[in-house]
Amino acid sequence: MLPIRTEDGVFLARYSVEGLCELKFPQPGKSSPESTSPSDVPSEICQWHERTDQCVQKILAGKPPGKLPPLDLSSGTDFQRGIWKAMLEIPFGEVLSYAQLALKAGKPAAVRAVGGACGANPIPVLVPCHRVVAANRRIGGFSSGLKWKRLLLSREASLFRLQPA
DNA sequence: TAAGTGCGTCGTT
DNA sequence: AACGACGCACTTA
Repeated sequence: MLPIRTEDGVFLARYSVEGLCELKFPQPGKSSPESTSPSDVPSEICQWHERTDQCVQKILAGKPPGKLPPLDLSSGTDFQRGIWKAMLEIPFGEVLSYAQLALKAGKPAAVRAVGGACGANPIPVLVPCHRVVAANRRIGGFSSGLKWKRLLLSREASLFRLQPA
């Protein structure tokens, strides 16, 4: 796991031969586990990681992420990959409801299952599951903690559009 | 308005 | 068969 140091804590990124396959939010208690020594990391992955780092920093700073690193979403089912792919098309600073995302992904009735797919997203922040909110402009849930969802949305200046509380 | 109930719907375990 | 990061209709206070 390679660290990404930010004002908001240390994110951890993991890579496969395909690309970025997992991104974890800062964990309060855990001191950075295996910071794999950089010399062991293939140069290709180093380059991907620089990109990942840059994207995370930008989003946290309230700016669009720019070019994403290659993403390895192979851990998901076909359904989940379809939802994640649709999520990637939500522009920075905008939000969609679970129902709208279900529609966009061609599964208009799978609204509830879409919530499950969001929760199974292995690459939060870059695959913007935080831009998926409940109907009636309510915020909805977030498995990594609502505080993160609120933080990300506020950095994207989208929070004011949501219903308070 | 706010809070609570019930049910449809469907992918995942 | 049971369980959701849902949505909608509807009832009560």
